[in-house]
Order: sequence, then structure tokens, then C-alpha cells
Amino acid sequence: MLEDLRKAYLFAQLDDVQLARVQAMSKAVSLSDGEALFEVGDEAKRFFLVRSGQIKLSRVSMQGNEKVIEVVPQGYTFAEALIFGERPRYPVRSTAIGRTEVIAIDSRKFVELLRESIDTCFRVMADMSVRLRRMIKEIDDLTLQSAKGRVAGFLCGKFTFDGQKRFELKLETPKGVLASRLSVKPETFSRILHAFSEEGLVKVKGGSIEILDPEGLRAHAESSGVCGQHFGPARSR
Amino acid sequence: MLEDLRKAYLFAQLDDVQLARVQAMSKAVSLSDGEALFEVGDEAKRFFLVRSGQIKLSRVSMQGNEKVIEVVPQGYTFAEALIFGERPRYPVRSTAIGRTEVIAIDSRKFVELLRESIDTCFRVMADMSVRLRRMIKEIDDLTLQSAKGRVAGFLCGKFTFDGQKRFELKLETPKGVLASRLSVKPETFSRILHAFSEEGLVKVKGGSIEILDPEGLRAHAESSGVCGQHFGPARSR
DNA sequence: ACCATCACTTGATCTGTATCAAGAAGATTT
DNA sequence: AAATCTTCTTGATACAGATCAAGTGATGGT
Repeated sequence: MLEDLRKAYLFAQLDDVQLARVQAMSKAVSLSDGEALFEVGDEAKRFFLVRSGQIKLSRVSMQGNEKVIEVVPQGYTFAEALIFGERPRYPVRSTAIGRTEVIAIDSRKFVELLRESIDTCFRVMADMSVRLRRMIKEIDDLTLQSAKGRVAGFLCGKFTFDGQKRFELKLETPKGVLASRLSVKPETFSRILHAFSEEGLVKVKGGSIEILDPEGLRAHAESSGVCGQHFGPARSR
Repeated sequence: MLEDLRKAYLFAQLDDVQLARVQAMSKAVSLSDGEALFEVGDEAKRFFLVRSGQIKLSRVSMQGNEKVIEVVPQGYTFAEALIFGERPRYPVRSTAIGRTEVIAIDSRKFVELLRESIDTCFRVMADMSVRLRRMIKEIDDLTLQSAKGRVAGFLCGKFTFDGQKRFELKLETPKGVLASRLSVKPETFSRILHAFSEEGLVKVKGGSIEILDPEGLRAHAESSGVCGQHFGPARSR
């Protein structure tokens, strides 16, 4: 577990002693597919690091429609932005996609530790800053891009533009979840993918997608949006 | 100017000496109506405090559609989330609504000061945390609420539910800007307001709106969204 | 290997909101 | 006060994407 913690971006500035303290305030949690980690409105006493599998963060409307806000992959932390404020509550629901293991870290204790490490404060702030910008991008996509544009943009985000011609791209997440993440209905998602196939941009085969024409795809993403400007180098953790 | 700074949430933890330092790294800027403070992609060397007037933060799509992300009122700071990271750039455009005065604070220097005040770090983090949650709410609204629901929700947010029956609510911002903020076209905004009038919920008179039926309005906001904290029994996936 | 369940696709239709077009009401200038 | 320019309203029409409804294919348990 210590190793998992050490690799996380948030804890990178901590020395061994501090890291051991983090470990002491953590506990491992195992989730089966679809199991909920917390619900909207639950008291946010912990934040989390995904050790294996994936976590889906979502909100549900009163009509029962679910909107996936984020899919957190392995190695990433989530809900750490909530550790401030009096009695915080999770603003989203969190469920496992597939068998998933997370590390739950006690917020209160971590805040105490934070008081001692200004560097880690800066890590947290940088982290939140990135999230904030991602949210702006998200709002941008939702309001200024069409569904087609969002799907194209999503696909483009999945590979690096290094002049290669073809890509095999494996979807680690069920199509339905992706659709919700992109704020389209599954039916529409399917149709859009189909349309891209017809245009010769991609080739869909079950759970993986072959990208045939990266440039063409990007044109779609750009045609209806502000793609060119990627703010800040995408930080790899 | 010192007084303006002192009242800002971000600087509340600073002592007089530190505050004087902030003043030293600040300069006042005056803007006329519609004037731009910065554009998307500009290097983010400063963040700002609105001293008087209002600031509009927005993004523009390639088709020229503008989406207002936020309207920053007097007394609030903005763009402070960008002070981390290497060479940050503003992800939005910022223009004045009406005659507006802002204080521009040097990011670099403020970060230095931040290194000395862990309390202020916590302020910044709390601030960003609030923003982050607001963004989630925003995404929620955009994806799970109808245009009508958003407008109702917006109106509800403008007064406190303390049992009063009628409210006079003055719009400090042009309707067109509000519309964009709520991601509806001005035409639609107008129609929705009209519809609310017909239902006897509000009474529109030019730049101000009289709220006749707060409960009724809230019902609209709730009917298609997560307003209260009652979330139905969540079934897992 | 079977059946049951769940994820995805495909087709037909419906609807909220945008778009286009024009008029009314304020605001600002001359 | 007239003229010009915005901002706002109102009406008619168009369309992207949702919804409803089957059907097809996977996946998993017994």
C-alpha cells in the first residue's frame, strides 16, 4: 500500500516519515462491480486513491437520469477537494466500475499533516487548479460543442498526435458509461460512432475502436469548439 | 485600496504587514463597459479583485457563440486558481459589465507570500473547493435540468427562503448576459420569463422582477433537478 | 450448452430549444 | 425631440438529440 501512496501525485512531496503517517490514516477498501463507495450527501470524512479498477463519479436527477461527472482511473485521487470546510458532504455518487480497490484516507488527519507541509499544500492547490480548468473545459464542451463534437473530442483525447496513421484504442469503460460522461444517450453515442464509421474515420469492433483518420476526427472536434487551445501541459502523474 | 483588499475573503487571514505587501504587488485598473481585461490564452500573470462594477468571464466558440461562465460581482476575486503551474494562461475571456474597477495582483509575488502563510493557503484551498463544487452544480444543471429549470433555479438563488411572500428582485446584469450564463438564448430566456408570468409565479417589469410565488418557482427548479438533498434510493448501476 | 440478463444497436417518432425574421421598447446621441 | 442604436420580445419554422420500441449480440451462472 505504501508504494501505491508514494506514486500518487498528491503525496509526492512527502518524506518517508510523513508517508508512513498517511498510511496510518488510510485503509484499503474493496468494491465489486457497481458497488457504491458513497452516495450524494454522505458526510465526506475521507478522500480516496484508486488502487485498481475504476471509480465512476456521478449525479442523479429526480427523474432518475444519471450523469457521469468523471471516471477516475487507477492511480488517481478523488474527493480531496472536499477536505476543507466544516462538515463537507460528497456532491456526487461514487460507484465501482468492475472489481475495484481504493485506499480511503482520513480527511481530518490529512489536513493536520497538510499544516506541516507547505509543499504538499501547493500540490493540493495545483491539483485543484487543474481540476478547475478541466471543469471549465467541460462546461465549454457541454455548451459550445455538439454531441458529435464531444465524441470526436473524447476520441482525440485518447491518443497522442504524433503523426501516426492508425491507432487501436481499447475502451476500458462500458460504452454506456462513456456516453453519460459525454452527456449523450447511449443510443446517440452508438449512432455517432456509426456515423464516424461511415465517414471512414474509425472502425468500431466491440470494445475497441480503431482510429483510421486522426486528422479527420480532430476536424470534427474543432469544427464546433475551441480545441486548439489546450491550456497547460497535460500533467502526467 | 487597502480597505478593499482587507475585505476580500482570500486576504482575511493576513496581518497588516502582509496586507501591505499585497498592496505593494497590486495595481488598480479601470475598465469601461464591455472593455476586455484579458483574452483566452493570455498569459496569466495576475489575478483580480472586483472593486466596483462586474466582470464577465466567458468563452467563445469558433462559430462566435459566447458562453458566460461566470459573472463576478463586487468584492470577489477571480482567476486566483491559475496562480499555480508553470506558465498559466487564462482559460476564459474577461470583460467589464458597465464601468468597472478591479485590482490586479501579481501572481508570482502572491505565491511567494503564500509560502509564508499556511492559513492563507488554507483560504485559497477552501476557496477553490467552493468553486469546484459550484462547477459540479453547474454541470449538473446543464445536463440534468431543462432551460426552464435552470431559470427557476437561478431566480431561487437570488433570494433567501425565509417565508416571505413577495420579493422585488433587481437584475444587476443585462438579460442577455444572464441568458448566456444560464446557457439559453435570449429569445428562450424571454419566453421562459413570460411563461412564468402566465403561471403567476413572477411579474416582469423591465430590469426588475417581482417574485410572486417562491414556492411555485422552487417546485420548477426541483421538478427537474437535485435541489434539496433528498435523493431517491439509489440502485447500483 | 442452455437460458437469463445485460449491453449495445437500429429504426420511428417526438420535443425542447435554436434559429430566422421582424417588431417594440429603452437608451443614447445629435 | 428626432434619430439611431441597442436590447428585448414575439412569432414561425427547423433540427439535434431524446424517447420509445424492438431486435441483436454478448456475458455469466447453473
